[in-house]
Amino acid sequence: MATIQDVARDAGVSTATVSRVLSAPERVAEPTRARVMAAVERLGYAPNTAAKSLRTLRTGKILVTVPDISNPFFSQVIRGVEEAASAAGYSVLLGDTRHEEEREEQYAAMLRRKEADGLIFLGHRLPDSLAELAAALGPRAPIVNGCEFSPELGVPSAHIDNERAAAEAMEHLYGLGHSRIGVVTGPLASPLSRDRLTGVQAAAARRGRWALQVAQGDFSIESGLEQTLGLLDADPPPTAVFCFSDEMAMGALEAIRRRGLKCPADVSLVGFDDIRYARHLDPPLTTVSQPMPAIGHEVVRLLLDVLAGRVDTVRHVTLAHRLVIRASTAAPTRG
Amino acid sequence: MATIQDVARDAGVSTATVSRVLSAPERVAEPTRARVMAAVERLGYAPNTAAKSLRTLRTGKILVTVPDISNPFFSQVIRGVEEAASAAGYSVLLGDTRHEEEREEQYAAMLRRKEADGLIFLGHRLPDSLAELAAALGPRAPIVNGCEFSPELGVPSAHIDNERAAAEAMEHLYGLGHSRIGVVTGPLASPLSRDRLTGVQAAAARRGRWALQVAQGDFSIESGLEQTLGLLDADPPPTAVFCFSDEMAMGALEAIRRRGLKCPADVSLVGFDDIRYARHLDPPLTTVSQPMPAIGHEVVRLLLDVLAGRVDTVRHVTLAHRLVIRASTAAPTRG
DNA sequence: GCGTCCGATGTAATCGATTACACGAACCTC
DNA sequence: GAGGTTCGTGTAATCGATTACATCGGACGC
Repeated sequence: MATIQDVARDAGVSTATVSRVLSAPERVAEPTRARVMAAVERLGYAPNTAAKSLRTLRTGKILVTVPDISNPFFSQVIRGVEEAASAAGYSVLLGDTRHEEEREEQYAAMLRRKEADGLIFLGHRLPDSLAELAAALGPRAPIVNGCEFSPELGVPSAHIDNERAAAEAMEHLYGLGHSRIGVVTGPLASPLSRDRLTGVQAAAARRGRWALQVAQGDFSIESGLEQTLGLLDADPPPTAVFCFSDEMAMGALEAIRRRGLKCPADVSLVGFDDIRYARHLDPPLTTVSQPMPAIGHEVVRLLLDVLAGRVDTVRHVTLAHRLVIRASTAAPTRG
Repeated sequence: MATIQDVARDAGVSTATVSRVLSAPERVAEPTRARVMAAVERLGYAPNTAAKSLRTLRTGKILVTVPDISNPFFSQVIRGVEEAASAAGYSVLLGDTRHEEEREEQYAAMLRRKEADGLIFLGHRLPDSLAELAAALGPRAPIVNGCEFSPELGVPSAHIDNERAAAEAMEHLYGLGHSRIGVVTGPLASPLSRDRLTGVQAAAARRGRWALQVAQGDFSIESGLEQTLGLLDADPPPTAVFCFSDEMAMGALEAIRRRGLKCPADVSLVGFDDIRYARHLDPPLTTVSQPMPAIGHEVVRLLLDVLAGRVDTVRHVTLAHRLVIRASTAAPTRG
């Protein structure tokens, strides 16, 4: 690999000039610049990142942590992150925390060690050591949250209005004439689940003549299956089920089939996220569509603003969701 | 952030000693070592990565490129990669190439610039510049391929035996009594698709009394839908369809429903990959199960062996696949 | 008691860039 | 034409680690 010294020698200038040609070309006279560029081309020179970042304290890397990269919801957000980051000249360091606090701390340490310029975390938990950092630096902490809204963390975030989205899903069901509605939430440790539950309860308070049946899942297909089986075994059973993720809704579909019921004839079903499979299920799933790529883009933008010092407050960006009505919801059959 | 100088001062030793305590503790006398460690703790010292990698020419990073991170097959492989890499003390730089050659080259440049110690690429295309590198360095090029087997690339790889796996899927269908079988391949530019097709044709040659109907898809749900519609419209239509990915099989399921047919009563269906949804479809999908996490682990191991100089040949590792028979396949109904 | 060797530690060069500061030339201005 | 700018470029310090080589003191052999 050619170094800046090689280029300088080849072009007959000092290393300072080479450096300037590359980072502040307007400060170099045209003929010199041309000579340097020619040398750069000839030698195939590219600046050594380690040296650069040692000197400048910038790495050009963004660390992104996610509880489970194989979850299609997260992997679509990540895709948006990668896209926006690479467009801005940053590269993405991926951390899969597997929902384990220990691994979250490991990645937090990478940020503290300055192995990345900033951290984007998808999920609800901010490691203690970073919470301190965020408290100390305020709006200038290079930490951004995606998908959740937890103002008490004190870090910027991009997410949808989970409360309203959940309320809309419920309104849709009430509007169709459902009154006995079962809900499968995510873990209530996550604000996102709590927000959605708040929205559900608000809608129920306005419209529901019947108590809600609420079960807690963990966003997995299996938990959707299990919790929905429980809901369907109630007497009387719900005529509609609202799951806080599409994966759980897939499990719910299976539960409905197992009980010998039909969706939507016997039980209507609403999911959340609109992952790529939602529209291809049988029946196609009514669900709350989240703009995953846009969330990814937005968290990157928030982070870049912090890194560029363009901020003085902690910003929370709410992106638009959309209730997508497909064939899994219908009016309840009177019986 | 504390530097090695701070630690040295605090412990009353030279920086050389601090460095040795951290990387070759046996060369330092016990009392000194203890004093240094105490200082390290007290100051919360962690070596600066940039400085370290500038000096040692190692980054501790593995670059992983993937055509589409939001594809659950790849995201599960990535998960395995991340797991194995972080267990070995490496971190993962993620590159989503979106099937675009230009982006592949961009990431290739990162490797050439030594921003990562090695590259793992999932997919079939090795950028030209890296092909040169691989040719020049032979088995010591820090480049590994996952999922595909292309000996002509000259880089190590981990994958299943696609040809045999596909043949087994066909044997399963022939064994059930099917003779008119439709196949939806992936893009034939990828060796993986060609290998599977070879297996399919070999099985057909042994067992098929009827010509195969082969359609080419692109692994997407939509292409599975479209190509299967085409196959079903043939006269006579196939009684079974084999798709080279589970996502295409999801599309195929939809095609079968659209034509008013039942799976498996009218048409049996076999997929490939065994992504997390395969078992939860209606009907649960018979498919060739690939060990995605194991592929991820294995490519990392191959790369680490190269990085450690523990190799003198280009190794190709074949991992075990498994035909998982579920309810989407059954004997054809005579008539 | 002297020379040798070894283990523990320190000194300082080095990796490859960036950038504050210095310098000289050319060009104005009055 | 003396003094002041501006412009283009070079000199050299610096970032924070690693490591070859030097040094020193003590143990050991004869």
